[in-house]
Amino acid sequence: MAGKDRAQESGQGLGKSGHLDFPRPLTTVDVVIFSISGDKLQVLLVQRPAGEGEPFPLLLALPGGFVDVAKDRDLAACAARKLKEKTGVTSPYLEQLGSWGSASRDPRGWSATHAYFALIPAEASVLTPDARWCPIHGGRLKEKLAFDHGDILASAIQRLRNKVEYTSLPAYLMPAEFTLPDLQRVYEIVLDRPLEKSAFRTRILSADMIEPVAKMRRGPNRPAQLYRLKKSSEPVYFVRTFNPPE
Amino acid sequence: MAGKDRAQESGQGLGKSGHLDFPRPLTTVDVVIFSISGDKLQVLLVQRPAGEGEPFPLLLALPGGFVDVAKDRDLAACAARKLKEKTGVTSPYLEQLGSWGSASRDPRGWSATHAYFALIPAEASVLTPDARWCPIHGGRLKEKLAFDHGDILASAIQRLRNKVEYTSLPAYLMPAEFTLPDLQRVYEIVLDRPLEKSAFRTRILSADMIEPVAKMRRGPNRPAQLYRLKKSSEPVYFVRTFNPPE
DNA sequence: TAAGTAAGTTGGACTGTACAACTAACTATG
DNA sequence: CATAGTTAGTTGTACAGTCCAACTTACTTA
Repeated sequence: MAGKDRAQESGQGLGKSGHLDFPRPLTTVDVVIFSISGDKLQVLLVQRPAGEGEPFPLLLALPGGFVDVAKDRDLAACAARKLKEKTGVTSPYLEQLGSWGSASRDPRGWSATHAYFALIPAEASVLTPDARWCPIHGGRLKEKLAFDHGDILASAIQRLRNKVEYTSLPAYLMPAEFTLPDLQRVYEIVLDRPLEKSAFRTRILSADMIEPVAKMRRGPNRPAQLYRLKKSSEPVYFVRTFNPPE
Repeated sequence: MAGKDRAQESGQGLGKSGHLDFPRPLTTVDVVIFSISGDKLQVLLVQRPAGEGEPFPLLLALPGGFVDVAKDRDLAACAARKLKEKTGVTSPYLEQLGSWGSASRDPRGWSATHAYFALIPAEASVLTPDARWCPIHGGRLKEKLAFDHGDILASAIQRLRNKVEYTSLPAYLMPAEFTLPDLQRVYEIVLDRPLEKSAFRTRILSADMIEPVAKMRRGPNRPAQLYRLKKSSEPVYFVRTFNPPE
C-alpha cells in the first residue's frame, strides 16, 4: 500500500471501528476588526469574562470564540457571524489572516485559532455593550491582550500596512461617500507617513475603482469632489508600492 | 460583567467543573511542497491509504495529518515535521498559507486544516516511497485530489505566483549555486510568461540578495557567472511587480 | 478687499522597466 | 581555421509613474 493512515502518521491510533479517539485541540475563530475614527486606526476589542476557570479574566481580547460544529458551516461563516454579532456589519472586507496553534497559548489545553481580519467604516457599526474601539498608536496597541492576541493583532497590523502599500484596501474603511483627500488621509493614517498628493491622485483615479458623485463636500475652503466606490467589491492591486521611506 | 464566556458565545456549555465538553473539530496540518524540475513546477503528493473507513482511498493528497497534541508544540513545528518526514529537508522556505475548515470537507466530521507551503530545491530532497512529484501544467494539476486539497493547491499556486511577481521567493527553489539565466528561467516557469532579460538582471543584482562565486558555469556556449544566495534567509520585496501581462 | 486654507493641476527631475539591437565567449562543423 | 549557432551579458532610446515643488482655483473669514 502506498499511503499510510493520516492518524497513524501522527502516531495516533485509528480504531477498527473508525473512531477517531485521540485528543483533539480546541478550535476557535478570532476576528481583528479595524476601523478609522478620530484620525486613528482603531481595533475592536472585548473584555474577557471573570468567571471561575476563565483564562485571562477581565483582560481585553479579540472578539472570537469556539467553532460551533452544529451552527458554523465553515470558518469564514463563523468569522462573519462573530463580526455580525459584535458590530452589526454584514458585508465588509473580510480576509483570512492566518492561524495560531500551540500547546501553550490557552491554559485550557492545546488550541488553534483561525484569525480573520475585517475592515469596516466606523459609522456603519452598532457595537454590543461589551465591545469597544481601541486606538492604535504608532502601529502598536497600548493594552496587553489575552492569549496570544497581541501577536495576532501585530500580525494583522503588519499585513494591513503591507497591503495598503500596493492595494486599494483603505477604500473599505471609507464611508459611502468621500473625497480624495479623505482617502489619502486614511492611507496616511495606516501607513503612518505622508504621501505625495499628485501621485496619489493619479494612482487612485487611474485605478478605475471610484466614481464621482454629482456633489461636492463644502467646507471653510475650496469644495472637494465627492466619490463613491464602484461596485467591484474586489480590491485593486497596484503594480508599484508607494515610494517606501528610507 | 462585561464579557461573555467564549464557549457560551457559541451556544456551547462550559461546565462548572471547567470541562470543555462540546464536540471539537478534527485538526490537521497539510503542506504544499513546491519544487522545480524538468522545467516544470512540481508539487509533492502522497497516495491516500486504502484501509476500511479511510476517506478518499488511493486518491492523491497533500502530505499532512492530524496534529499530535503530545508531539507537536505548535502548528509550524507540525508542518516542519511533516516536510522533514516526506523529503528529509529541514530548513526550507516555509510559510503559512491559510486554513480550511468546514463540516463537509472530511466525511469523518467537522474538520479544519492548517495549510503551509514550502519551497525546496529539487535535488535537496530524498523522498519516502509513498511520495512523488507531480508536474503542474499551466497553473493546474491534472489529477483530482482528496478532500479539498485541490482548492488548497490552487490557492498555493496563486499565492506563489502573486509573490513571485514582487519577491525573491524563487531563490529558495534554486540549488546552492546557480546563474542569473537559471534564476530567470525559474521565475518564468512559475509565472508562465517570459520576462525581459536586462530588467530582470538589474532588479536582481540591485536587490543585494545574491553574490557571485569565483566560478563560471561552462557549457556549449558562452560561460555564465555562478552566484549563490547571501545568508539573509529573509525574502526580498521589490517595490514594483514585473510588467504584468494584458 | 486681502489673507488664509485646502483642493486640485502642472512641469521638470529621476527611477526603473520595455524593447530591441548590440557585443562577448564559447562550441560545433565543414 | 573560419564561420555559423547559441547563450551570456550590455547598451541605448522610449516610456510610465513617482517625487518634488510651484502653481492656480475656490471658498471662508477678518
